[in-house]
This record gives sequence, structure tokens and C-alpha cells, in this order.
Amino acid sequence: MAGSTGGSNSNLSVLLQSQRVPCAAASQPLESFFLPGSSPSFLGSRSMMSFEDVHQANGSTRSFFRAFDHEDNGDDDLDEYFHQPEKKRRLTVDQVQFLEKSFELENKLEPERKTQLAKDLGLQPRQIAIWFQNRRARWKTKQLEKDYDVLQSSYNGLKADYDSLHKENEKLKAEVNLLTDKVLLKEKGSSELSDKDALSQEQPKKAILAADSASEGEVSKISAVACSKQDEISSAKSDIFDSDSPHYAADGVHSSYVFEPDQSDLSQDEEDNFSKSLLPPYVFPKLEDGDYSVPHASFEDHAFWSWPY
DNA sequence: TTGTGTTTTATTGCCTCC
DNA sequence: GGAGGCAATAAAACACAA
Repeated sequence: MAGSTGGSNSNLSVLLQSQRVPCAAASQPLESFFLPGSSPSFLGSRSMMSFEDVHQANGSTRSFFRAFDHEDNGDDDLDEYFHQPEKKRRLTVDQVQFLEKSFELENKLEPERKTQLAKDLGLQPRQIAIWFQNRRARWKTKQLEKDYDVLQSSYNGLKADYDSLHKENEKLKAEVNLLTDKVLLKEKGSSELSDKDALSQEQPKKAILAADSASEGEVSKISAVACSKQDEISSAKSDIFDSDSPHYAADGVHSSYVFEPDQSDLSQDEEDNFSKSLLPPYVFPKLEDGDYSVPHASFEDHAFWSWPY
């Protein structure tokens, strides 16, 4: 459209035909637009309201075509205006208001409507089409901004949820690690008690290795932590181990001496089974770095939503 | 007054639909 | 193939701070 009718000749005619008709033709639409109770339907020329009346009713001192604001009356000025080189001229406030109303009703422009609007506003149909074109573009931009804002706030909400869940997950992970350590210590302690005699005689290699791998200080430290948490987990402990469990010393004595199968010798399956045997029905695989953690994916990564446990 | 950023009007080229 | 729509863009008009 635009390209098909474009051209300097047609532009000149646009200027001459549209911008030079600020009086009779232009006043008609404003009648219907500004008359109280009237809709922007086109009433034709029946109204007695003149263009000056329109300005007064509108409280505006602007002339219909703003260009005349700057060029005082006088034939010379008018002549100069009409013969000046082709220039863009903004539509007046009234024209824009009228077009806006029309746009609100329907943002697409049928040929008849375009012609009618052009006639009523004293503009070229092409100008009307261009105005609607640009108006649609502005509307689309605004709409995109709105959509962006909605998505942004939605994202912020989800991000906050994620952060909160991530924190909670970290907290729970630490707690699980602590409890697992305690359970393992208990397991080791009870094993030691039950196998004490055999151990003292056989001096199993693994016990030596375990003793070698952990300094006395470390072992006693772990034991101290475990004992300090004894009360916290006592109830859970009774659920985990039967009182006659071979893993649990009847006298509750804890030893810092560790005897247990070296887990590094276990296969993965054995390791899993080991963990399961400790804490049914909860599955606590041995927690190393990264275990039980939310996958370190970005928030946008949907893998996050398939909770790892 | 002037420089600069924003808004508005208009053009161009491409695309789709009938 | 012509009409009309849209995106990108140019350029005039406008707003405003310095």
C-alpha cells in the first residue's frame, strides 16, 4: 500500500488537498465528536456548530491545523504555507482525538471507514491508513511491554519460591548428613561391641585401616558430636534399630573405636543396600558432595522440577 | 539558544491474501 | 497482480534541560 501510492507527486497533492482545508470539511467530524452525547458516528454537515465553536467548546485555542498557529492570518502567509516545500505536519489534537476514538472502536480500517474518516477530518485516506498503521504499531509495542511486565513479575515470584526451596533443601541436606553420621557411628559402635572378642583376637585388617584413616582426635570429635545429639535422635533411633538389634549395644556404651566393613570396598549396590538397611523406609544414600542437593541447574532448567528424591 | 532525546508522520520493501 | 498489513527506518516536529 504505502509503497504503491508513495511518491513525491502524490505527497504534494496530499499536502495541498489535506492541509489546506481547515475549515468546512474539517469541522464536520468534530461536531459529532464533541457534541454532548454524540458518538463518533458521522453526522454530516447538519450541525450548525462552526469550527470556531468547536474550538471554544473544546477549550482549545488551537486551530484545527496546528500549522496555522504559527502562521498568522493573511493571504501572504497562507500562500506561503501552501507553497512551502513538502513538510510533515502533525495532526491536530482534535484530529488525533477523533482518530483515537475511532481506533478504540476498531483498530482495523475498512476502506469505507477510511474514506469516511478522511472526508470528515479533511485528510487523505492514505494519511488515515498511515495513522492507523502507526497506531497499531504503538499499541503492539505497549502490549509487548505489558506482557513483559506480567512475565517479569511471574518470574520473580517463581524465583523467590525457588530460592526459598533451595535454602530449605540445603538445610535439610545438612541435617541429613548429620544424622547419617550419627547413625553410622552408632552402627560402628554396636558392631564393635558385638565383635569385640573376635576383633581383639583377630585384629582384622580393616579395623586397622579404619583406625589408621581417622586420627584419634577426629574419631573422638565425631563421637562427641554424635553423643551431643543423642537426645535429639533417641526416639528416631528406637525406630531405626530394634532393642535386640545386633547393631546396637544393649548397654548403650559407645566406643570411639570403629569397626565396620570398609565401604570403599562395597559396590554401589552394596552401598545402597547398606544405607537402606540402616534407615528403612527412608533411603539415605551416602551423602557426598552434591547428594540430595537440588541440581545445580539454572532456575530456568526444568530438570529442577523433577525433584531428585 | 542549542543540543539531545522522544514522538509522530511518512516511506520502503517484503509478505500474505484474494 | 493488486491491495493491504507489518517491520524497519527516515525525517520532521516537539519537549526539555543546560
